[in-house]
Amino acid sequence: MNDPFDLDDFDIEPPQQPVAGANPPYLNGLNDPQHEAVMALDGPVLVLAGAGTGKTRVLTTRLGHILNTGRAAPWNVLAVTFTNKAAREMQDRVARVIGRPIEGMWIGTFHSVCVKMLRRHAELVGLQSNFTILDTDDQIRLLKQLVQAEHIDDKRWPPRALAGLIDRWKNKALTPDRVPEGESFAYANGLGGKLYAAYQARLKVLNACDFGDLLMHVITILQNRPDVLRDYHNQFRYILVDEYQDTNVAQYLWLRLLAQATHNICCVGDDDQSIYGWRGAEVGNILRFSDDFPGAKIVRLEQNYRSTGHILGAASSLITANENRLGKTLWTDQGDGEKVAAKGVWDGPEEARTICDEIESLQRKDHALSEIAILVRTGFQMREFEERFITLGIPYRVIGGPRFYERAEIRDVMAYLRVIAQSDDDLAFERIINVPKRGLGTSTLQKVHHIARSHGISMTRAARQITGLDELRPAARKSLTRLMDDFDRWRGLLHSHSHTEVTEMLLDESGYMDMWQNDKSPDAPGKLENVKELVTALEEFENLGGFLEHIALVMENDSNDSREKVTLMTLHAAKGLEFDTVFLPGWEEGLFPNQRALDETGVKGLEEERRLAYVGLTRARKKAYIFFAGSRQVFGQWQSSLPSRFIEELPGKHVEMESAQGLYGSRSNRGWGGDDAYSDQGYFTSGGDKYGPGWQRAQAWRQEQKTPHTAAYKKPVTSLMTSGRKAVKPAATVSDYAIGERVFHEKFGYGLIEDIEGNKLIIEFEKAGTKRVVDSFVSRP
DNA sequence: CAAGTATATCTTTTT
DNA sequence: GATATACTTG
Repeated sequence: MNDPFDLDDFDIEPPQQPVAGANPPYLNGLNDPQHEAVMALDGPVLVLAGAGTGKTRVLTTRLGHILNTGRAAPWNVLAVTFTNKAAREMQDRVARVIGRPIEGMWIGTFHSVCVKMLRRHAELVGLQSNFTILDTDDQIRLLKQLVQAEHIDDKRWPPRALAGLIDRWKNKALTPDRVPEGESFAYANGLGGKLYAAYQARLKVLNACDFGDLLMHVITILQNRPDVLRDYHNQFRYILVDEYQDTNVAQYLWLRLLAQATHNICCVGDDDQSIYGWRGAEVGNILRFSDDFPGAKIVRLEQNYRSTGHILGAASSLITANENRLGKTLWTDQGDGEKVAAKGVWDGPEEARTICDEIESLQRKDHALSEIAILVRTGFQMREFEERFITLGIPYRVIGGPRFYERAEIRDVMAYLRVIAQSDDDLAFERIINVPKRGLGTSTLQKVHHIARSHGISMTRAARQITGLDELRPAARKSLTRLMDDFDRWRGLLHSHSHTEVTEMLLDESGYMDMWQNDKSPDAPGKLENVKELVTALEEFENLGGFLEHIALVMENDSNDSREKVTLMTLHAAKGLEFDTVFLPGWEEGLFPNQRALDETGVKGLEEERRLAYVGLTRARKKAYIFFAGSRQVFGQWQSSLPSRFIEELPGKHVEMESAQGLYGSRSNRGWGGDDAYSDQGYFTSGGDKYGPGWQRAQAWRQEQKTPHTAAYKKPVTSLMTSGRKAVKPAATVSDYAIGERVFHEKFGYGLIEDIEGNKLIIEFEKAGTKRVVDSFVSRP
């Protein structure tokens, strides 16, 4: 029993730690409110921490102080965050605060803490402790089966929508029996609730959970079992919560249950940075804190240590347009700095060119690339920047892009491992029953399905049964028997061999490796590499279960590649980060604020979009650039657009407005404000008319551009097509590739070199067409 | 049953 | 424009 989390240890007395002097060094340098937030250890505390006000410092110092004063042992502390990254950072920084590593602290995401609890009490909600955690993909596939089983038209009622509905229920901790009457009608004329119940029942058979269950099941347990709850009360003397504005109802209930006994709960958050409402986060939780926890102390952190005065002024002014907020006034003593730049451009590609040109110019002034970020509203905006970066040879990294573990080949291997680890995992079984091809197609699958459903058992069990019956054609029956025997054998090997060895054998014996080795498609070698990388990753884990859990909960995307790179990501992914220079493209009506957010939740959605704009601006330390384009390609279709209403809301005092000549009827370097010349001209008051005067003017402007005259932000075309452009580095390097050589590019795949200009290669790619690429971005296959 | 072709839907996503 | 799914053909 040396597991520090073990129940038997709950009543242990905190060890008598040496208490530091009255003024331990970690308290030095805290400002007054920060100090107050750290020292208020008893009773509920809400820390309203504006962007860049030292929130993490307060949290970690407070944690360190609790441990250092000997008020609690590490395992008496529960600290929850939303991301694994935040949890890791907190762990590291607490250790630094108290100057020694700490072990046994319950620090992690809501989900990982819940998994830990649920594995221990799984049987109380009808699961086994080795249950599988399904991702969204599995969840939807399972729902689809259930929907089809009910003979519901899944075109008219997409399983996705049902998944969304169920998620919303789970976010509110509503088990099927508690779903309010009327809400079932949101799907398939009232079958929503029934399908939800069927889904939960099926999950139990599969010994599986989805993300929402992790919290909901634990809440169920804590509510129904006072003895279990009491044990946790005894254990957790101090509770800390990060990003409280992002908690949903279920998380709130969970916290309230756990904090019931001691009331020692400290929540840190910023209502102005609540940007996950569409995922069930309740800003109400933070707005209502003092009602929920009577006698709560509220501390406001308002001194900003990150940004200059102009950036702060622009962001603060923008956010005041929101009605529902607790209200904070950020200030800085760092001086005004440079004004925020807002620029209008003709179209998306020009936006990318302008921004990348600016980045090159910054680079020439020795600005570190790692201190530059482009923050976009939606993922598809990233592509034009990526293409531009590749063309120019600017190193970049994408955060939150397609994840390693979401690739098909990785999911395949994971599915094999899941079946080995937990044989009732149907979603995994189904994925690989015929990968590689073993002659087990849809008809076989359907028969297995039928048995599984009618007997209420999992598919592996059904498959095992069917091999003993006379249902299948001899070939299929033989193939399935062999597969089932293989599964048993691999599972047995786990007792005698390491999980890495078993995985290698499995991949070999199942024919999975052969499948890719014999595959002639250009990306097959890459896929093989990925699979090998996965096997390497396996070694870092003690056992298969630990690995699978890690994958399910920690969708790791940290490329620890710390080379100098520009960062490209969504605004959502940027929360909590900071950069010297931030580019904010795509501030256009429909895109930002996002039309869907507006349609779905109206004013609430608009306010959330505005908070997103606020988050974006406050990421910048020294300089922020905002861009908006007159037209943009969406879904491969050109669409015109008006500047975002947020642009209009920016105060002229802190923002420098610039626009390409003729575009939006503006000249350059004009001030910008709510009721100045721009609004007078009607360009921003036409309320959704996509073809208003601004647009017409832009059209006219485009015609003009066909003449050789160039506007401020329309670069001469020649600089893009010929060698008119200076390379980033002095073009001393001449490529050692040869014309006609076959090369591989990470994004574009394989291609033949058509021409070489210095270190730039003109490559005819097999899939992606002809591109101009810097040689360091390709490799010999 | 597998391979190829047509189509529809999509881009807000911490776990 | 890309991807996943459905549908057709061999």
